[in-house]
Amino acid sequence: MDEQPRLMHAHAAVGMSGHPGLSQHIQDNTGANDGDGRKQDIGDILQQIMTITDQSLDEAQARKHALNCHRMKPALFNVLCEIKEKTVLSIRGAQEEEPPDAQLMRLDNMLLAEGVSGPEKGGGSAAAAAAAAASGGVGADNSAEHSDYRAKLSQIRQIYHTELEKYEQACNEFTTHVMNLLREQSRTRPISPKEIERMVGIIHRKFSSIQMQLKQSTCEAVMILRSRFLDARRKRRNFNKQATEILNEYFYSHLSNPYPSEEAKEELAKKCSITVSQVSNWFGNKRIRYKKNIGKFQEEANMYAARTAVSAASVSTHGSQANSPSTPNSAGSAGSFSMSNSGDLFMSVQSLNGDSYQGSQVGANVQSQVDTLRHVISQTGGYSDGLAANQMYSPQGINANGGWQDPTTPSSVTSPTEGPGSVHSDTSN
DNA sequence: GAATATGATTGGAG
DNA sequence: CTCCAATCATATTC
Repeated sequence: MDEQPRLMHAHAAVGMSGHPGLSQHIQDNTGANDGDGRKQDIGDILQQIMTITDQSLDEAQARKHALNCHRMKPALFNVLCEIKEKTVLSIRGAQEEEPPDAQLMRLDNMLLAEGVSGPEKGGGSAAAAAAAAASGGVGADNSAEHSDYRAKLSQIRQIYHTELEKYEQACNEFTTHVMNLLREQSRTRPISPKEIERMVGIIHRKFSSIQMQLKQSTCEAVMILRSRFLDARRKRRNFNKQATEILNEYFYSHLSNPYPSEEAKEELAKKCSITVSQVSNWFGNKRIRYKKNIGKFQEEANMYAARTAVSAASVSTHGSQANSPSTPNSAGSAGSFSMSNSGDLFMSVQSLNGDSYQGSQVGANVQSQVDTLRHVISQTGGYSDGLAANQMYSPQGINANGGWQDPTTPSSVTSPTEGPGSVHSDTSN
């Protein structure tokens, strides 16, 4: 901003010392004929104009006034007008265009969406609520954090608005200042309203580019806030025990094909009060981690399988032994795979029939139900001993490639599979 | 505080 | 789109 005066100073200096010959020449022609006198006049005027910036304000004002009253002024003014006529065309050609900035629009939209630039009430909290919903949190425990988030957001909002106001005010002030200046200058040089308009436009553009920076940094702040408060990854919470159990139950009871259908996922999501995508995530993680280290999950597998088997057993003993719908796949596939693999398997067998389940809640139950279990298994898979019975909880579903056996292959059981879904879920509902 | 568990994300394949 | 695999970031356990 202080560039201009400096530039003018430089210019004046050039006028003075850069071309001493010229002023010299002008000055040398003093007191000749009339034409020479006029020349000297003009030289004087020009000199005064050039040195005007070197003078003090009062001095300059006085000089300016003197110049304004000078008899040559109208003539010079006319010359300036003529020059202006010619240059104004090129100026007009220079501007034009300037489409609405896409970047600015994006920022505006985002700020509006985040409730920063929208209406005061509702905007922020609505956005926060939307964000909360999007984050897929359970909701109950993080309301406090949401209020924290809202507080921070409104803080950002407040800063944004005060800054924006400041900028607007500064813009207006500067605009009126420039307009006054131009008006003032219009006495000595021709200034068209269009020019003023253009100048105002330039100022506004400058200020809006500053505003854009403000908007950008506000957006950044909001993003950081969001990621800190709402990024689910950052505030990972373990699912509650019940949810994990439900998911595990489903997983191990569909071990041969642990791919819940969309409906099954929804069902599970509802039961666990998590989102469907969380269910998907869980199954994705579970499959991969189970496959990676089957041994590690063996005990867990046994536990859940036993549990489902027990419930199946109780169902079957209660009459409708319509072949234990809760473990369709595992039971089915158990029949189709020979006991080929893994010592883990035998270990687990041991533990099932031994007393290593004492600690588990279902341990006693399992022990007491072993016979029923055998019975059920023998009905569904045709096994006659406990060892074989346990096989159903082994990882037979995984094929040599590490992928899960296709449930539709003939080796898998056919009937109860019907979509690894909802049968199990249905039973408990 | 390191080790481990776990939910979420990312990037590639199909 | 789903799934897998690797990875991240946090939670939990020891």
